[in-house]
Amino acid sequence: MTHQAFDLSSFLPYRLAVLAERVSRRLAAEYQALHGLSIAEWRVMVHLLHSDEVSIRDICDYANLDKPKASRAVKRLEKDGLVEKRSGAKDGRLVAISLTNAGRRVIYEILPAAKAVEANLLGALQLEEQRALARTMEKLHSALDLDPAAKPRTLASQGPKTP
Amino acid sequence: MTHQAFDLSSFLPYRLAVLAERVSRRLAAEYQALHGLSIAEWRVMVHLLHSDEVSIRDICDYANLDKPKASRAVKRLEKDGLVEKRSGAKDGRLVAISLTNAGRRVIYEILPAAKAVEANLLGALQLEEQRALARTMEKLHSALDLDPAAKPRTLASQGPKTP
DNA sequence: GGCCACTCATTGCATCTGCAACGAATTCTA
DNA sequence: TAGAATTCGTTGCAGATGCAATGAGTGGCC
Repeated sequence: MTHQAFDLSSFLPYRLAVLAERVSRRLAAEYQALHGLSIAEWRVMVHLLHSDEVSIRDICDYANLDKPKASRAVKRLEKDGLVEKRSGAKDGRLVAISLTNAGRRVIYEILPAAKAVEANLLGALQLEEQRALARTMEKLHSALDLDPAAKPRTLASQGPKTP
Repeated sequence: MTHQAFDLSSFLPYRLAVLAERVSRRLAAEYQALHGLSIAEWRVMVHLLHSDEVSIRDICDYANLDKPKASRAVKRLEKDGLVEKRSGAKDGRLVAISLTNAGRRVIYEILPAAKAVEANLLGALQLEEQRALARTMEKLHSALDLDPAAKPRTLASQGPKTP
């Protein structure tokens, strides 16, 4: 009997962190095996997949990366020939990043494996549970939005279906 | 219209990672403000709170830390006088780690703030939602348990109420 | 008892991370 | 149109991280 009860294993922030880390590592095994990509690099590639001509800032907003991480991920991807980086056409500060053909090939190669990992997770849930989970995560985000001590949400933290 | 649709913002592993990171940072603000603790140090302290005379291995199992992280966290806590580290009594390989009075004071000081962060999150959910979230997270863990490519679960990844 | 296999904890090392500072480019303002 | 303020991307640097190797200690096996 302890003076003040507190069990890490039932503490929500801890449980979230542990689950997310386990899932992330499982997923990372896929794209590391395929092309030695890091999490940041994977996110950059995915973002490029559906919006061409992207700036570092866009990547930060969309893929929940800080500026140095995004910058370094892009640098490495460029070195490996998976993305192309030109100087911004209109605004000289921005860089215009886009997938090369090789990059497109790589990301299309990884995508099915990534989807399979997600499908395996979702397969453990009923459809209604999947929706409930999405709603619940959104509510937790909303609670943080109201908390001035929490970091503001980036664009990509927002749910997919909120217009 | 993209050739292959894939939206990061609706990808479960990504959404989990983003939410967990945001929650973790919010929580970390508390124990960093209070005593400059890192996540690893905070977890070690919490574990010590309810089980005295603990080895590094115990900490790894319970707090989901790898060995070097646990070892370094303990070293730092010892330097700051928050924990005590004696050589194992019975088994010479083990170390016996326990809270000092100063450590107990610090952790008791942080605990209410940590609970408040969790309460603020849980406050956004109905009670049934809270239970559903716990069940859902457990199911996702179970799915990973069956996946040979996933890292096995540590003790502390297990839910609190499974005997 | 003596050897081997194993566990425990720490340490080295290369890499990654986060933050803040910086230079370049642009926009605002008077 | 200057000059200040802001934004964008990169880089430096101190500290954290993950992995593998090491050394100390224990237990099994004959």
